[in-house]
Amino acid sequence: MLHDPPQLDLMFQALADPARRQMVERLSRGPASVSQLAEPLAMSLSAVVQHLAVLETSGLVSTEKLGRVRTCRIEPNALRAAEHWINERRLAWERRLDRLGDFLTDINDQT
Amino acid sequence: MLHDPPQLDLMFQALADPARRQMVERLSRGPASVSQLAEPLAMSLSAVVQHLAVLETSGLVSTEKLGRVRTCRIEPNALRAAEHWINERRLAWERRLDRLGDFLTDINDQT
DNA sequence: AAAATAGTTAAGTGATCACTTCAGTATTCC
DNA sequence: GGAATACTGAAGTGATCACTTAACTATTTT
Repeated sequence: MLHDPPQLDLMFQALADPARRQMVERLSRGPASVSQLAEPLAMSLSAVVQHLAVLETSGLVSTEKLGRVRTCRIEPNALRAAEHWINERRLAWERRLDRLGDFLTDINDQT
Repeated sequence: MLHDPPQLDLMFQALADPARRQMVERLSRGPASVSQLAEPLAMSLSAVVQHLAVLETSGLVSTEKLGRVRTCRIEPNALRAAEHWINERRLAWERRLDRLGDFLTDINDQT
């Protein structure tokens, strides 16, 4: 449990960029082509393709090319992995606070 | 809803580094000093302090100095914000799949 | 077949990253 | 007071990032 998969590095790194988050947000509403992903973003198509590559190697997004159109979709399991890591840490902390609270009420009851 | 706070950039970026995740993991088990955070990491104290600064400006960790010791603790609300963003996107996608499933069974029933 | 569409690939650039070393500054211990 | 402890801050370095432009390929459309 000391080292978690490098996949987590890639996922959090992928989500760190606002353009990439916007792409994920768009894809959470349904599949889209590369140009559709690019449309709201103020950058070249080339840049978008590069962001897409980051999302794809992180596992957050998968794509499939049909004819000249590449269709992108979200990979919910990957999203779940990132969510899970955060959740575990938050819960560990909160459980700790609970135990601490119990302890404090216990020694308070002893007066 | 088009642009989310730059805080999210900072949080995901902070979590993208394995050393920083290890620090968060350590802190999820309880507060720690800078040297305690540094102990399992194969890098200089200076590097750890720099990582700590990243975690602190991201809002994920808060610190307090008493005497010559700086004590660090996790900030669960910040963790919750990152968790929430991911959760929303995953749910949006899954709800979409559900609706799609309903639609497909509907047109299937019409045969 | 020519033109438009959709994406791909490579090279370059300036900015940011993840460190390092080294030289400090407070505290606390002896 | 002097030594050890616990950081702190600045400067430097090589690697990676987020783009850009430009040239190219493959697929439709007309």
